[in-house]
Amino acid sequence: MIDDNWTLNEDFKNMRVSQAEMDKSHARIVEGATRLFREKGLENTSVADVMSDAGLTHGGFYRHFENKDALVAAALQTAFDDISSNLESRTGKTDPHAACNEFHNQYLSKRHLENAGKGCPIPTLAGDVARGSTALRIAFGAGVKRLVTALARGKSGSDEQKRAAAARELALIAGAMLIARASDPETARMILAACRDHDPAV
Amino acid sequence: MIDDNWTLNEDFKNMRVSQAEMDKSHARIVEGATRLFREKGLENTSVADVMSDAGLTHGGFYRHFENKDALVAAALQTAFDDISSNLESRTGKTDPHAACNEFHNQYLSKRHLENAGKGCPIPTLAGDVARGSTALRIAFGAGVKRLVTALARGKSGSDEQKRAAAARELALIAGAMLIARASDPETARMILAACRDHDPAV
DNA sequence: TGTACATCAGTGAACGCGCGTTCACTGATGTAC
DNA sequence: TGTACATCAGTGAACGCGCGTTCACTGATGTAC
Repeated sequence: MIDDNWTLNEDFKNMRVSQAEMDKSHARIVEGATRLFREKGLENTSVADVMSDAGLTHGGFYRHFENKDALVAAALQTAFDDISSNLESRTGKTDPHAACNEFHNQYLSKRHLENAGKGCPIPTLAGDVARGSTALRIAFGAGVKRLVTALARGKSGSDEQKRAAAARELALIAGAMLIARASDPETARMILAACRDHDPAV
Repeated sequence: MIDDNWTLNEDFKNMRVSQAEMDKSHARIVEGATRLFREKGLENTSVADVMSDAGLTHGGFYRHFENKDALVAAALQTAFDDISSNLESRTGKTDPHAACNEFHNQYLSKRHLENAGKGCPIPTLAGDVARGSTALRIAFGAGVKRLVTALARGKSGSDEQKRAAAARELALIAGAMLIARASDPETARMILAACRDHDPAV
């Protein structure tokens, strides 16, 4: 009667865990950080918060990352990977223009407004990243470029025109969500409604 | 040989200052906070930082504000007042459409990019405000509405269309500056250039 | 395959530090007479 | 206008707290034979 689920760290305390177990811990740490950083911000999320969320204690953190900044970089990468691959798989399946419009409207939805922890890292983390390390801004810029490239598939014109239109669309939707989350509910609805269902020329 | 400038608190230590002097201190505290909060963020700016910037020591802060959150609210109000009255005086003088275009391009300038402390509070403070108190979000929403109203003067169509177009323009420029500040210089330039010199339909 | 042992993932106490806030104190200000 | 005194703006030490990070320790893991 061996239960394979015991590996989901039950009540063992001070023992070395297997490599596979450590990999799972690592994944839980990054996943939790990716959500918590977006929900509460970089400064308001402590290493202890992240480790506790992963079912571990704070001391073990430094077996996984050199310091908090390295975790931030990993979380930022993961958040951009998630949203980019989502968008890329959409534009790969159906008409890119329609796929981007759908993405645009879902981005500006009440669901996204209320679930910052699962959403785009731009409105939630850009402010903190702007005041962070150069390495963080390089990673952020790379994520932005990947999103612009994916969004450009739904635009028309020359490649340069497509990228410029995509950059404008990203600025518009990220700015709208940023403002909506920082405002009272009525103002939030007004901003989101004005930016939804609107792509001509953007 | 009485020097009136001695009132600019020289080296007096533990003495009560006049009402006029206290009003000046209050103004210096709010002005400094308005700049420091935008430069370093709400969490990274301490009460001691603000008081030191105003040429005072941290202990005296509580003669001016009940707590740090009250200072944040005052600073937010001041920052929105500054940018709104600037925009309003522009649209009041010349052709509102041209004034808004000029505002649009100055907003997306290198100068604004590099001077977050003197710039629009949306890219710098919205992320922190989104995680802050309800009172802060109400003040933020009011500031946003005032900016939208001012920007709407440069749009055409029905009042509702004008406000919607203004809301889109604000989301676009605030989002562009937010992304630019969080990115590497090359990506920053790309985003700002794509959003500059572009208003048709927005 | 079995044994002996070095490795190291995770624990929890401890560290130095900066934060928001409080407080006793000082002495010029502002007011009541 | 002059005097006596209560008020209070500003100072700087002190508080409790949470932070990022370090460290001695435990005992299963993984490896060398």
